[in-house]
Amino acid sequence: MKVATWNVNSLTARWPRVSEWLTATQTDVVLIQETKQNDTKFPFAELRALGYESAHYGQGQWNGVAILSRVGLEDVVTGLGSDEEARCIRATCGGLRVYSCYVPNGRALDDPHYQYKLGWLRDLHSELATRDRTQPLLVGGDFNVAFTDEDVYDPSVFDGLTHVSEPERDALRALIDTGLVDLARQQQPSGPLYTWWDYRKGAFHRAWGLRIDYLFSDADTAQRVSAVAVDRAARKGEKPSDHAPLVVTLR
DNA sequence: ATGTCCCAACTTTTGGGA
Repeated sequence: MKVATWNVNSLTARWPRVSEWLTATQTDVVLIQETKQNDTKFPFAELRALGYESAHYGQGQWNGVAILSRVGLEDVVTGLGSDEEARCIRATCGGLRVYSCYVPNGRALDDPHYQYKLGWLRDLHSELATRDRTQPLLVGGDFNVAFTDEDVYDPSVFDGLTHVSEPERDALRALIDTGLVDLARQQQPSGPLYTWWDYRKGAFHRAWGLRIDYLFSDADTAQRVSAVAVDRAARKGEKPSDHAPLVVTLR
């Protein structure tokens, strides 16, 4: 079974790329962020024609998260704590409890949005810390945090900026410390595993990236992983998202 | 030129967000 997380930066703008990618890769479960749609615009019927059930938590212009599945999709839950934005959706697919998360950007260390981001990560921690440990779990999404300096192409560029601050990294560490495994790093302990490159300045071709998209699982599920890959081809070509899909293969 | 893209709107350009 293949599971991917992908921030598509508008499913409306990205539908040609997303539909082509689904057909080409036959990924079983896809965790999507930033649909930037409401439910009336979400392509439920088109996805069904491609063989996918889907659940969407949309907000219109901003945010929006979804789960696509070819292996069943049940027990959908949306939202997180008292958050009013569409940033979290979970469902059970093929025996796995899967999460699609779009963590707030934070904008700047002195911006109220940064405190919103840290609070959001605390709320996610609360939910994961009290989870049903008998259920296989896979938490994915755009976390907008680069966990270590190895996840940043040039740490000096990000000095004093969000995505690399200690409170953000501590929040990600706390999530992992509930008993989760960072699957990309399990497969590749060192070296770049970037998932996002700025549209500006030719960042992708200069390898100026960040690792800010993650797939986390419980320890037993992590033992089932046979491969993890960043699909960099999806970041190339016509009208790509600024994020590449992160894909895990489970035995 | 912050070497870009996406969205909404008092839309044919600007401002906000990432």
